[in-house]
Amino acid sequence: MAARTTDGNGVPVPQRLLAAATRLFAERGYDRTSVQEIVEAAGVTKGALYHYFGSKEDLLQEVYSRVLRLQQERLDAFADADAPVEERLREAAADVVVTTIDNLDDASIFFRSMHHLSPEKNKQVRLERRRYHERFRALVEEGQRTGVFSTATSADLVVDYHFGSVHHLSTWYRPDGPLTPRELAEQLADLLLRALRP
Amino acid sequence: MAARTTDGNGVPVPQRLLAAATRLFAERGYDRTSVQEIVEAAGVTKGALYHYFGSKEDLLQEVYSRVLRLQQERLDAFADADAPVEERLREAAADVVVTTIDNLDDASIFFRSMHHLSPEKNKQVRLERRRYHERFRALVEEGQRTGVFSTATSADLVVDYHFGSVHHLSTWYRPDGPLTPRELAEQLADLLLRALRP
Amino acid sequence: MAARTTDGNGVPVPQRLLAAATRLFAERGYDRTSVQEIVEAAGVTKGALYHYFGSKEDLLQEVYSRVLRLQQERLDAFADADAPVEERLREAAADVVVTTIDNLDDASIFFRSMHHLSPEKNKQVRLERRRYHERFRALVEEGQRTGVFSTATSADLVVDYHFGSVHHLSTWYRPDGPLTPRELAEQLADLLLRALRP
Amino acid sequence: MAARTTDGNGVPVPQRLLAAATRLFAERGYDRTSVQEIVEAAGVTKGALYHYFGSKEDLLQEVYSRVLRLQQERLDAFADADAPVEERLREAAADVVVTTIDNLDDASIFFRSMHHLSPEKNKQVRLERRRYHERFRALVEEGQRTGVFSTATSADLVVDYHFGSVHHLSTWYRPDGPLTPRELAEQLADLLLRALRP
DNA sequence: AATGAATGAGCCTTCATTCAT
DNA sequence: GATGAATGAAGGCTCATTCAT
Repeated sequence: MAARTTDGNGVPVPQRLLAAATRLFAERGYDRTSVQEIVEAAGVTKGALYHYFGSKEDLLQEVYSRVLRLQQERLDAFADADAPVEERLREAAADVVVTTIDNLDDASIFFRSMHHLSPEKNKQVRLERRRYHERFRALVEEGQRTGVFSTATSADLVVDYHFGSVHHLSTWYRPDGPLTPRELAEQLADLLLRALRP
Repeated sequence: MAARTTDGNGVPVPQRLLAAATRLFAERGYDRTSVQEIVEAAGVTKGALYHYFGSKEDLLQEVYSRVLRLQQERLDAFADADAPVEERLREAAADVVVTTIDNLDDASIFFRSMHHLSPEKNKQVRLERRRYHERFRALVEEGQRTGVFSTATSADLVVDYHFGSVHHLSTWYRPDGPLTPRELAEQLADLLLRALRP
Repeated sequence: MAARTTDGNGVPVPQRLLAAATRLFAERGYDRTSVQEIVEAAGVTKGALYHYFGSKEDLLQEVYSRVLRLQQERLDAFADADAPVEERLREAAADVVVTTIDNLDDASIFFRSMHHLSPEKNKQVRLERRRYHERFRALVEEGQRTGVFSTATSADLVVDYHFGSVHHLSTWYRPDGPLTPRELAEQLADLLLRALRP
Repeated sequence: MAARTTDGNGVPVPQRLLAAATRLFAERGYDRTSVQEIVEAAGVTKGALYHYFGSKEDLLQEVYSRVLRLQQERLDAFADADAPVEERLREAAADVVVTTIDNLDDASIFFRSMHHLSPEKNKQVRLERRRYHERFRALVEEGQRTGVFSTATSADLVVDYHFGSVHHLSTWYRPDGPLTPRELAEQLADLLLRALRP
């Protein structure tokens, strides 16, 4: 609205800051990114940053909130769909891979910089993550209860196993690899489903 | 031997420094650990640290080298054993879980701080990791070739899937969980083997 | 203008820093002067120094640039004057002595600390010095061409001879000597002119 | 004598240290040369250095003493020769140029690092320099007294003028210049003598 | 809404010197 | 004669944050 909060291309200052911070945090890590670099990349001054964000840490938390919100929404949609549980799980398991690849910056920040948050903020983020984990686990349990999935391994462990791999994508995924993100996602979902065969 | 290189409990200075650094890096991250804190924890002065290590970064690399060496040795032993391939893979897959839990500090440093290494050192570490990955992959491929494992998923992907989970153990493993490290390891190895069933 | 950039006596912070650095560099040498000492002498904090100067070395270069600019301006004025060449050379040769004595600090920094500059900056300073040397040499050559000065010695050598002495003034000049700066300057200019007699 | 004080090429340890220090001090300055670098260049260890020299500063003073001794001896020889005073002065003035060029390292150390000496050592070095200056001045005065040289400029000033140039040789002398050291020396001596013409 | 000068604490590293062996 | 591990003080520099404007 206010003329001064956007630049030529019309993106509001807070978004510009968030985008710059995301890219830089992923590129060189939270501690190695200076506030000065962020404001320069966003084309504003320090005063502006501290006008919109209380601290550098707040910026990090915003990055987290954004990605968590996105993933939770998508998971809820897949889980609530009207389809057999094995299909719903497969779709959800594949989707988290695709969206992780689409937001690889956020993902790498997430798992490398979470310990930089203050205890209380850390706690809040963990809570949100927990909710996400629970929803996914519920799907596995549903399948186990209905006999579609093996009960050899606890649902908790299965979920941690799958997410561990997904979270590590930022380490080993290569855009120039032989598979498209969607193909890769389907293969990983397939691995999960095969492991769950009774 | 030399009196000055050890303290009361007889541990040489370099080892003391390495142990202190490992603990602190895992506890609060590489960038958040000051050289001052390390030397205080080790009970020496800064000069002593720089007498043995060229830089703070060298200390980090030493931590990596040590854990990589250990894991490579163990993997080689399991892979070269005289047993059916599915047993060898199961043992290897379980063992890496147990040793990762035994050295959870090293593991969390590994995947959170590797990007702090200079390009040159990073490259060397990646090379050593690659060698480890290859050895493991060779096991999977052997099983696929001999028809014991499914070929639905490429061996590369299977290995990344398993190690992604293992490397993330430091995020989700809880010593007070319901399973002992060995039990947990067997369950994860089982998940892998089940996914590989033809 | 801004209240914070000056102190009680109204001198802006950058100037205060430059003045303090000049005095200290001359007093104890570049390497023996700590940034801490400079900011204390200027009555500011380290952060302020690094707000205005990129490094301690930049401070040194500023000192050089300032004195070089001053001397070049004066030389140009004398050389362009409307008078016989022997008078113009005499005036220029004497003036550089007087201004060197007036800025003895800068002079001693100049010839003792120039090798502390990075190659890049060193090159730039040498370039500026070269320009100064050339202008002076042109005067000598003009006199040689018109038969006023002897051609027994190359103009280049004559200039180096004179400036060598001038640059060393900080080593042997004593304010309590028998001659005033102006008298000393005239005697040295006279030595030069006498050496140039045909 | 002792077997251990020399290495393969038979140069005693103290000399090796002195040679290494001279080269390094000239190359990068006194403060920027570490004791570690000196002992490495000399092929010995720190303990050895501190066995022969009390401190890093002692090493610097030794460099000074050596060059001063050499120049004083040569000046005395030229001044005491049996020849007209203008010839003796010309020879001495030229010789100091040649020996300065031959020992450019020592010369540049001398005038860039003298202020690094402690007050008492500094005083001693200045005293030796003073003796050298006096001997040279006596030659000029002798010529002035006997009417061979002009008395327009005091002998003191003439000597400072000449030595200023000579000491600055390390700044502007280039081995690949158009003149050999001897030719350059003769030209500079000529400049001095021409300036002294009655 | 935004600026940018200034702070002050902290960081990694260097180094001359000592001393038990 | 000579070693080299260890000290302890200092050095240059960075940076998140504040605040008068």
